[in-house]
Amino acid sequence: MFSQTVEYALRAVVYLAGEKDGPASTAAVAVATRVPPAYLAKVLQSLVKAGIVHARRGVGGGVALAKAPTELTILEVVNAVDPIQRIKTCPLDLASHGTRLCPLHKRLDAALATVEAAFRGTTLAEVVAEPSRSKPLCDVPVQPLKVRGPDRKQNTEGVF
Amino acid sequence: MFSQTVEYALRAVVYLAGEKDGPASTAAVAVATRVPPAYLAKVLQSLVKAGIVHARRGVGGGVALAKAPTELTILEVVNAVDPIQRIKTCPLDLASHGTRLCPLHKRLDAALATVEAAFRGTTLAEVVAEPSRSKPLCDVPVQPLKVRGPDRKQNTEGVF
DNA sequence: AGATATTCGGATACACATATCCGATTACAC
DNA sequence: GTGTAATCGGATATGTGTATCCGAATATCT
Repeated sequence: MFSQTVEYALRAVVYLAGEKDGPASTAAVAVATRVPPAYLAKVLQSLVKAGIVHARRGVGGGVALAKAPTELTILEVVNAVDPIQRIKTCPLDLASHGTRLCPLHKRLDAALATVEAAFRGTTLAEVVAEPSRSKPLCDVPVQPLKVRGPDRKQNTEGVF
Repeated sequence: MFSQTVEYALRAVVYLAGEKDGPASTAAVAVATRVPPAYLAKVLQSLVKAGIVHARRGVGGGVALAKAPTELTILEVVNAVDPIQRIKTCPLDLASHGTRLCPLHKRLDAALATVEAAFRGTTLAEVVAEPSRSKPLCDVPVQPLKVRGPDRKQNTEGVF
């Protein structure tokens, strides 16, 4: 239902919301959130373009939230990487009755609307501050995830 | 958000709900719903496997609803072709806190739950009977669909 | 200025959803 | 039985989301 990319983006911003002091490198975020590093870089680029996170290059650089967690909604993050497409016109190519939707698509769009509303009404701050036993990232990296070797490219068979 | 396949499946069952007399051939359904005929056949097969529609081969055969529209919910149709995946465990591989979800995923799953509930609570009969100007299939094939040019890229948005 | 750490952005590979095609199978009509 | 209409099911294309890699650009530190 929600794409993998959305999941990754949300994990990243949740993690960044907890990093108060200075930017975090994408590699650090990747380890903490267990997102494939190379792909996370792409996702973060989308978030940068959307103005949600701010990136700084060079030594000591990294990415950080551009807004306060209290001002950042889940909807903004979702829409930055995989926008929720509301049903505005009839999906059948002939737009015979203008903006009016048939009963079927009216209901589908209503479902989308509830999701959109729920996401719009939830800020990152609420997520990270929620009084719960479980940390927002599902208590992630107690042990630093044993960095796999230099770089095992997975050509299972045959030498290189 | 919802896959193309879901859209096709819903169009098909809505159409079949209006076909009271005898089965309709997949070709007929394809024309009426404007779904690619070859692909619709696959979608219908899924619905057959799920016991939602009944198929009869041979002359005069075709597909028909297996249940009364009053007994068939949108959720059943959706789950037959592209099941709504509720978030039951932490998406991070380490299932450290069993069934308890972190605040983030609790909210995502809550959104899924509302969609699921909305779909479970809507029967096909309600959709086709809705007092509305627009017919459920967005008044489909008054004229037999003037074959658009060479082949238009249809429906630029993946979703509906 | 040079070395280093880091993001940026394009090229590429891979997997899966979407879509098409065709022969096999089944059922009815004659 | 034979012919015909229709689904069934596998093989195959195509497109898009997912994921990887690497060089270029940029900023900091010595």
